[in-house]
Amino acid sequence: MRDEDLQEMRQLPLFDGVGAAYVESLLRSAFVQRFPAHVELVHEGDPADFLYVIVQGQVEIYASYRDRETTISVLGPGNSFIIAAVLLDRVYLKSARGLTPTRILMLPAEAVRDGFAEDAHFARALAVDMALAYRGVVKELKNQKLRSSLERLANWLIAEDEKGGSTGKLEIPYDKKVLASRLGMAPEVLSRSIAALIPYKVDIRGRHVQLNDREALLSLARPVPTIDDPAC
Amino acid sequence: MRDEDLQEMRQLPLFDGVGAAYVESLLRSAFVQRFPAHVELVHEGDPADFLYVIVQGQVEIYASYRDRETTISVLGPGNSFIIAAVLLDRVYLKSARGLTPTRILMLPAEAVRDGFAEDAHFARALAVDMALAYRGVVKELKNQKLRSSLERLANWLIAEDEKGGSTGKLEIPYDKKVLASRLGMAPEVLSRSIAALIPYKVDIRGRHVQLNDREALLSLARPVPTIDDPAC
DNA sequence: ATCCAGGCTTGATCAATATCAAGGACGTGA
DNA sequence: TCACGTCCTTGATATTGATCAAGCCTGGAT
Repeated sequence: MRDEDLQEMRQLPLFDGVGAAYVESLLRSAFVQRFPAHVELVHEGDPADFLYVIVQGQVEIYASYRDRETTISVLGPGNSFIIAAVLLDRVYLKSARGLTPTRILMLPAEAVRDGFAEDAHFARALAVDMALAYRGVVKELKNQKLRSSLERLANWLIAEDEKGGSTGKLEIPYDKKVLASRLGMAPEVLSRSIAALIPYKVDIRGRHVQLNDREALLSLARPVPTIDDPAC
Repeated sequence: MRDEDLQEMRQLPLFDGVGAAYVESLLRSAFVQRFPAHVELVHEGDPADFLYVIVQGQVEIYASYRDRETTISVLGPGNSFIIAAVLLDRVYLKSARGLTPTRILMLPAEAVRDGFAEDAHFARALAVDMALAYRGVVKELKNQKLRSSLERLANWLIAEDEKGGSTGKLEIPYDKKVLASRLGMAPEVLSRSIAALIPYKVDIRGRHVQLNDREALLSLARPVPTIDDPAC
């Protein structure tokens, strides 16, 4: 790994609170890899050889069954994925592909497992990361089982707006069909749901979104912390 | 805690591979509590004061939103719940209630968090438990997003049969309305799905189930390891 | 044995979502 | 600027699942 890469990797949230010397030794067995957009980084069912950490770009985590496919989440820089499979030395449950060109830090699974045993701070960082990811899926499962498509979209818009500082103005960060799959609906249903939000003063053109009546949208979406608050 | 209780608690899978002395010290701050059926053990949104481990009985993990409710899972002896909330010192994302009278080991959250830092073996045991739970939810999310109700029921029957040794004979371990909610459908839909399985030689009377044509059911259900294999 | 309550089933209907098909918008490259 | 391909939208229709309303069955209490 090049020096400037090393410099960058040390900053990753996964290494927060981990001793510099230990991070160094972990990174020695790791490498950074660039991938073009749309290539599959990880395939569901394969043994977990690496822990992946996104340095640059967007990664879609998805799963397939028969001829169907659904996206579980879309991750960005700083996020790691497939922690649980690496820790347990099992098979990946999800696949991953870049939505954009990506730069990815790849940590050999064995080094990660060893690290868990050898360095208590790293173990904690891994566990925290995993716990957050775990809670994320639980929230998503609740989102799926307890809400209609329209409610999911409305809540997604509010959450996305809050990420950007609640300006009422935001950009959908990927294709609408990816968003549809993330939200658990067919692309056609997303189109219609978007149209159904016009009375709530939601204005979506292409990827540009304007929320012109936050109150109205909130009364439809009714977000709750235990599903929607990322800090919860 | 009484001596015979202590004896029993030491056997819990959560303490697998953890030094006896350390288990002892953990248990000193813990206690075992009996609850009658149907009482709420944990309420979604409350701060995570305890890690719960089921000693006896069945516990339903569920979540609510507006006037809706869905069961996330049903746990039995040896299972722990709400690990992630305890580790992160955050709020519970799910509620829990006993479906039967229960005996529950309650470990104060702080002791668990301290334990994570102090004892590497316990840290590992916690992480493994959490990783397994995490993968469980991921599988469940895939189950929900990628399959129809009928497919979910068919796969549940096969999985449940395999748990019991693939005898083709099994008992539904709780009320059908709980099963319906677990599988993500209205009770009426479960009834109709059961009827729809008659051509596949599935015979359900009350809680007794007989699978008389495993091949036929398998061809409908099409289980895959990355959703259905608990060992995966 | 009888009665009752809760849980389950069944029927009828409605709402939500998926699917199929076609057309339209938009950005990119020639 | 034009042509093309991709993505998105719209319409029509089918399917799936939810809801409402009885009625039925069963198991436990009397």
